[in-house]
Amino acid sequence: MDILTKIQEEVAKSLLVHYECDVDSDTVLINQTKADFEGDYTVVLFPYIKKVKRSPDELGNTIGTHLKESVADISDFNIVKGFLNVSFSDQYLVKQLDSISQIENYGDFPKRSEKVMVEFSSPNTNKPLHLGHIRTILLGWSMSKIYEKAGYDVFKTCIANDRGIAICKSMTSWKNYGNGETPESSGIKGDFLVGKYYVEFDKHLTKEYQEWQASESASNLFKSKAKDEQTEEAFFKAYKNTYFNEHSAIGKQVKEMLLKWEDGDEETKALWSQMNNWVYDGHNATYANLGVSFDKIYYESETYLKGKDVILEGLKDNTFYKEKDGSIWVDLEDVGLDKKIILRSDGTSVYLTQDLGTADIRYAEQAAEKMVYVVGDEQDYHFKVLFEIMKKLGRSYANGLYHLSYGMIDLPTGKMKSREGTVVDADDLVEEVIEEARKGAKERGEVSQLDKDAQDEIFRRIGLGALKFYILKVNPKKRMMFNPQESVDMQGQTGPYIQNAFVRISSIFRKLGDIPELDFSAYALEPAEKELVKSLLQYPQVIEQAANNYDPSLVASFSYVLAKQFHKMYHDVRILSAETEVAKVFRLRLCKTVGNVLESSLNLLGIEMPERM
RNA sequence: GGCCCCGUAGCUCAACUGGAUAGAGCAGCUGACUUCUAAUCAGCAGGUUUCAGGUUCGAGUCCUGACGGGGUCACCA
Repeated sequence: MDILTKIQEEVAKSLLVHYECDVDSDTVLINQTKADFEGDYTVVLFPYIKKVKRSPDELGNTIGTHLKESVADISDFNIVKGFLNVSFSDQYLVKQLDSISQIENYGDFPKRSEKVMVEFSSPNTNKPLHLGHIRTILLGWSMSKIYEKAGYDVFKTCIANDRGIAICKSMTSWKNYGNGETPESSGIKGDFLVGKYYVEFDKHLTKEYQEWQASESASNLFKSKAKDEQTEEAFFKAYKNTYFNEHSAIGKQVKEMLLKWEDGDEETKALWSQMNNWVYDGHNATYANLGVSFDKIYYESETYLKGKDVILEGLKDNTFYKEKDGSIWVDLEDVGLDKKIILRSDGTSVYLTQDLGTADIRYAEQAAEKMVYVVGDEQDYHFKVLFEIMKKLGRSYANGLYHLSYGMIDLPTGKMKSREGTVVDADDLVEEVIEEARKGAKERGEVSQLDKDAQDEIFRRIGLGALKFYILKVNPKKRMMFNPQESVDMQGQTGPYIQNAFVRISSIFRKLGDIPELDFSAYALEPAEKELVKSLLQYPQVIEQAANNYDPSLVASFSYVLAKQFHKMYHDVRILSAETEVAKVFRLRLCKTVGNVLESSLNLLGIEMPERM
């Protein structure tokens, strides 16, 4: 049994024996002792003071004495204002280190039967991936790693939003102005090429729209439809969508393209598939650069029709209802939401329709009890609605659905807007952080003897380590500020700071080789060593918490604290030239374990360790 | 306007889910490399946790209200 549970039980027992006060041992609150106080763990006594009508000191003494007698590994206790601090003996901590240092993959949980599906990235197929995608990709990847470590069977997935009006804009634009340009002919990466024509489309549309605004019919429209005090500019800005749908010539081309696609027109399908493949090649290169992959990619074009079957099913049992115009709706007012359309009057799918169908397909294929959607918080309402519908339909997996909602990324210059050209491309960013790592390493000169490939691999790991840690250290739910300069920082609370701790450890073992055999069970710990051992013991808890709270930032904080404590110890004590042989052997074993746990915990964030830097 | 989220040091973030004197990093100022890698360590300075009430032995954390920021309210995805 783990020692904290043991303490809880003994506290409860002590209260019962000495004061006839019956307390559930699970409710006994134990925290880590604050750094300024003596002790390792703290029992909070306040809840019992009133019940037993004793002073905090008397109560603390009784329980403390009981703990010291009944738990062999507790060496001492003290009481400060209602807090009972207990200390572990050195022998206990040394023994614990000895045992975890011998576990092959320390932190691994026993295999569970449950399967978890994690969906992330899920881009549109009409442009390159950008900084916003990087957050979902890193979060999704990290959650997958954390679940695996926690013993779950994990299935990583992505849904490619490969159909609809957006890709048709790129297609129309390419057909009109592209002159047959391809990634091969132009040397432009596929996703950027398709993105280029998407932007090109918007330029032409804007130009056409501006010319139209000068026409008589447009000014008549403004006079008759504009609200009081609305400026011409504001009015036409709001009207752009309607213009696209009702007046635009190239808008008409796009809509015809979409209809042809839906009719299965061969030429259109061929173009569609060609341009999508360009994008997939581009996206796959970006995923590979980031070191992530998926078990299966679902394509919206293949699943969107399936949603209609679900609609029919719900219509039959009156979960949904039909309006006079033929559109189909769901009423969620009983759970505090609104009425929501789920199938258009012309019988075609909306966004929700697809997600209903996709969820069913995926459950039928994978039977995952948990399904985590890593999607931005602007879609909070959408997912509330989706999950409620699944419950109403009586889906067995409905309660396992979870929206891991993450906040938007802001830049120091404001919000990212593709139209205003303030988007940060994922590829550019990755290249930049690696370049920054290269510069830093060149100055230090530690890796200059290595061959070029080995050096490049180190720069890649350091650069990506900086970027990934910078993003994952923030609680996912929070909106975050992305400062390009800070994202490539390599000092302080950063990925490279943690990698550096690992590199120092690797360096020791390059010089030494294997750890000599020696019994260190009676070793007396230095303060810095004690802190490290206590942190190491927490690792499994951190994994469990990160999994339960959907929060990789907990792992990031843990890694940082562990690295910080290691750097402190490295500074305070000598390792290879320790005072005694016992101290040396103990410290080596400690370093080895710290190195393993640092590597393992950064792996949960998708960060790799360099051997040198 | 309705609903949802957020507000902590100059800046970027923590705070074990209601516990002790709110902690880190960056930026600023000091100091430490002939030593296992200084991408490091030690120190100084920086706070009325947006504001006003309330609940509690105890509130950054829970409740009410105000102020400020963001999101969302499409037969777009």
